[in-house]
Amino acid sequence: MELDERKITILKAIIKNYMDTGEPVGSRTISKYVDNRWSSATIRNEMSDLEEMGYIIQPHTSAGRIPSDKGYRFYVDQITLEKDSEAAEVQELMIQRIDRLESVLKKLAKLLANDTNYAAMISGPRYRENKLKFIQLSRVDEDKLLIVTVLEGNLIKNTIVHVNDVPNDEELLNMNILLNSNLNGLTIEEINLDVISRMKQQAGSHAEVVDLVLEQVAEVIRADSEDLQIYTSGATNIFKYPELSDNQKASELLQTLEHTELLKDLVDTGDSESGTGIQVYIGEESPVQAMKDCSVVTANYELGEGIRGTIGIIGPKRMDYEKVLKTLRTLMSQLETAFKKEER
Amino acid sequence: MELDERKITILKAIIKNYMDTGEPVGSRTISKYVDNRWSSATIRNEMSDLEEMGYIIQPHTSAGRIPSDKGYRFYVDQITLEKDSEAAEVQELMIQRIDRLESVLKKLAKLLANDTNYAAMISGPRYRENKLKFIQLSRVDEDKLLIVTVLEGNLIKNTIVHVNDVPNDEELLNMNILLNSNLNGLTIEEINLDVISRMKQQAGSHAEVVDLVLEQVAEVIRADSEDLQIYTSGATNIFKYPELSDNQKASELLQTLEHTELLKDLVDTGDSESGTGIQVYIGEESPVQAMKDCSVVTANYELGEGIRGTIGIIGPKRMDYEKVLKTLRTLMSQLETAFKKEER
DNA sequence: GTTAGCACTCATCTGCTTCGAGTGCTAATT
DNA sequence: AATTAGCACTCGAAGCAGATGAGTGCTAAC
Repeated sequence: MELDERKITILKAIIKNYMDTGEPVGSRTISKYVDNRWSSATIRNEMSDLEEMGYIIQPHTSAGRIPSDKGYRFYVDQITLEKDSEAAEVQELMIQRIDRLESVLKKLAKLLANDTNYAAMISGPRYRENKLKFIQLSRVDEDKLLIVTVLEGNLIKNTIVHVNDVPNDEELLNMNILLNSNLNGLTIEEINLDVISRMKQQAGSHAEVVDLVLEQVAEVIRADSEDLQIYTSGATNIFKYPELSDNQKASELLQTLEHTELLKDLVDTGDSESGTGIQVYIGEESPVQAMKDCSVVTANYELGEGIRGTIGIIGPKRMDYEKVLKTLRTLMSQLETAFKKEER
Repeated sequence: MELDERKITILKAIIKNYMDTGEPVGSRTISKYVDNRWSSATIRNEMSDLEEMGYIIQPHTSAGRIPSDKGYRFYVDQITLEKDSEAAEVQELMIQRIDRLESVLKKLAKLLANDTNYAAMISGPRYRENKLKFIQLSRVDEDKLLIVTVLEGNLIKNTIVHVNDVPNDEELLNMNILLNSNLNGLTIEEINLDVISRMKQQAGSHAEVVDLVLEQVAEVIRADSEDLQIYTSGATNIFKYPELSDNQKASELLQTLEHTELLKDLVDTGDSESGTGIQVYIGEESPVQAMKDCSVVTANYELGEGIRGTIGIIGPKRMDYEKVLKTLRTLMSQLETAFKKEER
């Protein structure tokens, strides 16, 4: 059988209606929806066909039809063709000082969730390679050193360590120079025993401090590349959709959203070649089991210097794909331009 | 009427039983629970009295009794008298390097939630006064400066700013000295126009940079004292308690836990004289409206240098107060000793 | 090819009944 | 006088029967 013009119209009408109401939609409703262009009987015949073809489903005999995963898939594929974008309040947010990317991401997630009425998730930036850019030691107390580590992409980490043998100001200056000249531009893998022993030699009396510092720096870089930060927001929006908010499902879904490690399958791990594309997972297509009754739309952002991450929207299958896709597309482009501007 | 020995025994029995089952408890159950020391009829009479006195409630005629807020309150007041403590896995967590207090707090919240099966919240540390301890400027790119600001209590903030007129290394060194000698130990209120103009004068050619830096520092301190960080964990634990997990209540409660700004009434704002005490809010006693069907136990921690915050447990009214109180007490003491050790 | 009409299906709603846990009261017992 | 046994009573929960109605599939007429 072929998906002719009329079948498409009807299919779209079913999906749109179901999106609004969340209730199975019947033939008469559709008939009215298309201004009685066809009678309910005709619609019924077509619906029968559409069901046979797998685009729609009857939850039970004598109920209306709801779109199947395949039906949604068709719908999404359709609207993915059209493109357009418009400015949003995001712009304003981005203008705010980007001091800590983290807090911006949290705010973005909140904004997204608010805007769409679905749940939003954002993964913190991942780096392809963690290169050291800059290290700075300072004394903050009589017996404590502050280590500031700046990684490629201006990711800053601080550590405070306690040392017994405190260098004086001049020694500190020398150590800073030593550290930076030896380590700049190296990845963690490149800091091997060779480099370390060479540095220790040059450090002279304060070899112990150098050791401590290196250990901390290694720790910082490792910690950063290990724990993937994922922020979620608007999780409770799912209560707005009855088909998701029965106790069993809501509990499962919220639990998944709370334990962000379960979401890692959704985010761009940096291995794939997916680029800045947008993915739509409908129902069972989702890599996360708990979301088999939802749809998930994810977009990967990339901000230069190999910094990349993922933004995602989690909602009911009947989510407003058109709006979500548009929002994500806009967001992506604004995020990228705003960041470029900041980078200058 | 007087709360005699027997009434107390029965009241405790009712509360204990209700804690286990979550179901209203009847007279026969209690009779069996006390090894038939009294018959169900006697219990019924006593229960009737207890109800009249307001300690227990009948959800509907011919149902068993459940404790009222007043009943719980009595129970909590009782066990608050007994004290003891024991080591826990917390110790192990604390041994981990406390590099960023933030991440430790998050982990603690998770641990607490896991351990108790209730929802946990932890407020990030607040400072009575935000005093500047240390400022450091470094060049990280051709046209970008990194400002590291260390506040009293070793709270570290980073900012990266773009400058047109980049100082060279020597100038930077001088500026660092200038900044630190002028600003150390000052609170934000104390950095007035007088101080600023004096510094600008001394800065000479790079007055513009000094201005920029000061602006950023002010921003950092302001931001820190404004947005109170609150972390929650185990919010979905509430699904384990049927009396909280009907759609209406669960939604409301989870929403409150998600929008942490709604929790600020629960945390120690630093104004009160409450010290490190433990508060128990039962039902309507809670300052947060959405938690009128829960109980909330909060404890304030204080880590020296005026750093303080709050840890809280949110669960059903029938929560295991004994365990929760013990856990919180242990945690408090460990947090404080561990931090002191770290401070050295 | 389209549509009107009709018999049929089935989830949902409503009211009714049954069941049983639990109570309060009274009278008997200790 | 305090305790207990016994019994009538209450009321929510669970189960069932019928009514309702939205929606279908099929057939016959247009």
